[in-house]
Amino acid sequence: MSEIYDIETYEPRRGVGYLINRVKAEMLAVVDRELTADDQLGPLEVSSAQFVILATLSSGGQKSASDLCKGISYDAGAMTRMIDRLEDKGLLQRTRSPEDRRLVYLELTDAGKAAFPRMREISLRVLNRFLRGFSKAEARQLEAYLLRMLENAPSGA
Amino acid sequence: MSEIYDIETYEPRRGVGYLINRVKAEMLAVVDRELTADDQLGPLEVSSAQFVILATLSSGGQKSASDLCKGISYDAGAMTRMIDRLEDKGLLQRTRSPEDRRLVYLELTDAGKAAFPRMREISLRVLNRFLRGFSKAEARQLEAYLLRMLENAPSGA
DNA sequence: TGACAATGACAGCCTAGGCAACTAATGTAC
DNA sequence: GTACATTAGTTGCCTAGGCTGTCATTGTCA
Repeated sequence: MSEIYDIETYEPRRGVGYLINRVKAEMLAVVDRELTADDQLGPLEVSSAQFVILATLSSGGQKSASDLCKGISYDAGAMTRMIDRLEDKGLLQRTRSPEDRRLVYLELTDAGKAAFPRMREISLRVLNRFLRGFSKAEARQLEAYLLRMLENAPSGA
Repeated sequence: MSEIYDIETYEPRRGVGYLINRVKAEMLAVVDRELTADDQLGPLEVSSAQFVILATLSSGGQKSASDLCKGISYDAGAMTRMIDRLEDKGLLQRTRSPEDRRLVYLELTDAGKAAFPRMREISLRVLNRFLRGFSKAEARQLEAYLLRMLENAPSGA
């Protein structure tokens, strides 16, 4: 069975890799703009990267920092600094586990819980805007394609 | 016409935005690993981000730094520093235009031209690996979906 | 129990991108 | 021709992620 791209005709600038790169960059840029322009969230100066962490944290129960890292293939050093920033903004709280003192449990503060729905709404709106013209079936198919690519990654999923 | 994601059921962690993020990160990580592990390219310490610039530069007659930035929605400041790194590695060359002395023309050096085919080969191989199990028709459809999303971006394409 | 491995969080150094301020060169309007 | 605007490139400051090494804590095994 022949490969998708072959060495004679492959143009990096037109391939799936390049396109995914571009779409990701454009989408995050729009989310960042909307977050800073929002009346409620603007003063918090929350970025799209920070929203990803809060979203992962808010879905699912009590989580340690390392659980969060494993779940999204995130670097532990980057996570430490990200938590610092979110803690400074008062959106998130660290708690040392008494059972295993190596673990740091993470929890949204009341301010974090209050701000999250609005962030979720903004990310939803931007996503829908990028999917303008898509039927629901097409969107589901796109999700399925991306999932299959993720499963082809060395880390599995 | 109803939207793709609706406010009641939307879960950021499962949407297209999150998936694109993940796929992009996993793909670039693999390309980076392959680039550093390669016998020919390893010593150059070329990153996937640097490859993107070289690929854009080597395809088509676009030459100046700002042309490059516009073509891929790239920040001008980031571009300056990227060119610095690529020039340090001897893969790329700056030339001031004599007609318009504001412009900086970019060109691959002989070393850059020599290294590029191997980079292209590696990025092709990684891309094919992530598309394992895809038919060619599915891959073309995925490309089409991503292009449509790009066209929905505020910057147009 | 004591040596050693494994784990979780963290700090330092690197590449990297976005934004704002600045400089030099060019274009435009009066 | 001078004043102003625009454009290209650069620089500084910020967030951000990857990698390596370090430290404290926990688990394992002889």
